[in-house]
Amino acid sequence: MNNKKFYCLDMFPYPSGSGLHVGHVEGYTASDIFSRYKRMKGFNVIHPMGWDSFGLPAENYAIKTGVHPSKTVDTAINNFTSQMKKLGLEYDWEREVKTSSSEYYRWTQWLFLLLYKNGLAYKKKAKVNWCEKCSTVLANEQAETGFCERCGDQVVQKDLEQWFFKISDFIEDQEFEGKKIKGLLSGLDDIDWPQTTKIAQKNWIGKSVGAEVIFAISDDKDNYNLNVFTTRPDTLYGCTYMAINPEHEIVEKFKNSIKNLSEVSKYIEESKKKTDMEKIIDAKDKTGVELEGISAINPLNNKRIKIFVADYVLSGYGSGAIMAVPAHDERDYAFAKKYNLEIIEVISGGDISKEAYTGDGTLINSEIVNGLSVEEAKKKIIKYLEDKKIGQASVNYRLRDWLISRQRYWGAPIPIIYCDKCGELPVPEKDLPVLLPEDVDFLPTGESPLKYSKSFHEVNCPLCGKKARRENDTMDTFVCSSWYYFRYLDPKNEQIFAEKDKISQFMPVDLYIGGADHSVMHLLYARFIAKVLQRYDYTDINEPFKKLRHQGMILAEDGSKMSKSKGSVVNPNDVVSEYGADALRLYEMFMGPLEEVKPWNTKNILGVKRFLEKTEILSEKVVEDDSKKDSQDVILEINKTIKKVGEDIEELKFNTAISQLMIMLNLLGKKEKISFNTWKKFLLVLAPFAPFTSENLWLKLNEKKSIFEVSWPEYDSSLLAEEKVSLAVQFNGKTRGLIDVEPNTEESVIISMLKDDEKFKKYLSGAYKKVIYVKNRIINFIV
RNA sequence: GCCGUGGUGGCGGAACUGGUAGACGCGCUGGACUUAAAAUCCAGUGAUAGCAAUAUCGUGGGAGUUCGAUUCUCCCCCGCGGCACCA
Repeated sequence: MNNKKFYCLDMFPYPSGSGLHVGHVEGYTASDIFSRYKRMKGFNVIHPMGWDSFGLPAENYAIKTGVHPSKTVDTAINNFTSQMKKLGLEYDWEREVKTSSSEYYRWTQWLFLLLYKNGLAYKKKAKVNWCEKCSTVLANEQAETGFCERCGDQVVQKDLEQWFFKISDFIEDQEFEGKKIKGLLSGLDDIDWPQTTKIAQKNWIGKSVGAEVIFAISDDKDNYNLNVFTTRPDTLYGCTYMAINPEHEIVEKFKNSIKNLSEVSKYIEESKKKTDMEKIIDAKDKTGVELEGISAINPLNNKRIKIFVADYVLSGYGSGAIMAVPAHDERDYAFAKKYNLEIIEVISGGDISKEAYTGDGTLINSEIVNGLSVEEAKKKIIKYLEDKKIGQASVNYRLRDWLISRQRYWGAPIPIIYCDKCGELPVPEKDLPVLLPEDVDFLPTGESPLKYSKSFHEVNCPLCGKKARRENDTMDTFVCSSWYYFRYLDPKNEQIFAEKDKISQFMPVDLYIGGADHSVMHLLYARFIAKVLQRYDYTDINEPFKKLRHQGMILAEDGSKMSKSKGSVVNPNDVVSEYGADALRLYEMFMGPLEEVKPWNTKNILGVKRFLEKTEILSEKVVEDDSKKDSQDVILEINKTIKKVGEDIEELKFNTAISQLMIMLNLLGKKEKISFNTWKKFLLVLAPFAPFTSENLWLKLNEKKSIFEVSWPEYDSSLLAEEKVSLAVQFNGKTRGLIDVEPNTEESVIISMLKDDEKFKKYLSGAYKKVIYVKNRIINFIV
């Protein structure tokens, strides 16, 4: 029976105060049509909805107005729910989840502990945006300008202890207790996702293959080995200086030998003040300061090279230091030109007097690899480094571990306790959930409000029983949304986040619909968490979302983004009250392909509105007596419609499905009477799109069951196969007319038909060189 | 800059694995109904020429492959989205 299940999932919304917008409606209508259709096809469909209700907006609103986030969120949820019901969105409401409820976040905390106990959650210092005046951490978007959003003071980068999830452990495939677990990279091959989204994930992970090379750093007294990562070990002979990022430890290590320490320190101080934004702005102009008094040694030729501190070298990537090869790297080239450093060409093929050459070529000026290709040289140099123990093959990733700490109130508390005696301890599972206190002060004091809630903060140590304190950071809301699709399957369970049986009954998600804005973060984190749960045997699921589709953004009428300030936001409520829910559903589906970006056009709603009205009018023509047979064209068209609409739904091509429904209705409109039988079929295929209209008209037929309890109609494929085809008649590739023939007619038959045809006779009077005949499509005479 | 994605009538968009370009809808034009208007119904609607049959051109621009290209290949232009010094 398992093969008949269907898990249809929507990305659950953040319940914002402004209610559903037309973009939500688009995605949700699509999944609603799909799941209604699958149900009619006999699938055991699960189609849940819930609320991603933790997060900054509710907290900021609380700071502004004093209304508690749980109130704001509940009001919004009520509003969302009633809007969804009005739109005829049919959800399994008994499965509803809310991430900010303690029954839910209890398991978010449990998940944290699972990672913690297995060494996948850890604490380390990390840079945060810090405002000294407010003494608080700021989110990136609050620090975008480099100045604090609240007080206008300058934002600095500060190191704070932060919690991380070790997502890096799951990039590649792994074997764990005999179980093979596919990683975040190779797992992408197994899933039916938009290519763009897969590529976005791949790029985000950013795998680079290369080598680590050990450079000796020396001040003539001490030696220190420093690893650098490079993707171009083949260019090692062209390395003419080394650059380290401003936070690199060797500055501290060699501070007594650095002759220009004050100049260096000044540079480091200034670069610390820079926010990410400023660094991007400054990116074109590369700056740096030489560390006078120390140098590095190229391990291949023992050449001494200068060392620079330069903020174009990132601290978080590789070892925070690079071997610079100006001849073959654009950034190093710019830096070398600016500071007049040596540029040695080691790969021929470019013109290094003008620019860095990053292409392929033959190695020159490179002793042991001269004459080799780039590929060969890479291999040989790595081999050489490994033999001499001065380096090795190595892989680096752009993806860092996931920073999940938030110095915020409205999130799931991190279940950790600090005891002066026993140290850092996980909250015992039996003590979960760690409840978020209600009695907090929202006035902006600067730090996490939890810190000032005594009832929350003070706790007894689970080991020694003495007074201890709780962690007062909360978790990133992406943690909450990384596992909700499991909870839907067993939403009330108090023993476990979801029973394994129930998970295997419905997972993986068969169709996941949501915005492309989640292409990277949410989808990557959710895949990671699914793999963690697989590793520790809570599920057998490696990839949670088998098929993913995005709904494209809906733009304002003028083609720009809908914006509140421009007043161009369309409120679905207004559309529903003016045109009805079915019209809105149909219109949004008829606009164009689901995944495409498309402009809103209120006038166009009239088209689908007329279609619905016409449907109601035509219902008057229905005759119960089937002895009055439908004409052949109606029988053919209704069969075509059942086929086409079904196939189009499967491919999420709702726009063309609706167009076929319109063609069908237009044909019925031309007839005196419509048979009961045909009309029922028509209503059935219309039902997923326009549930209200079709159900009404269905019940008018004195049917006792709801239309949604009836099976999707069958079509007669033999009938469709017999339909005459219109063949295009071409001469030298130019279409001169059409001819109706039986399907699969022989070439010779067609030619003799054409010779008798008044219209085509004249073209065939002379000789022709060749005939190209494609059955049921074209016949082309080459003269 | 890199990666991705798209460019088809006045507009939203259709077109199966290369085979009738413009389905369906909006809008527009003419007609019917009406004292009139709205609504509704009927007819027409890519451009140019023609009374018409029909002909020529036409899917961002340019080349190519093919009997045949919106579809495949190469080059270029423009829009949109993501990433942004990742060594």
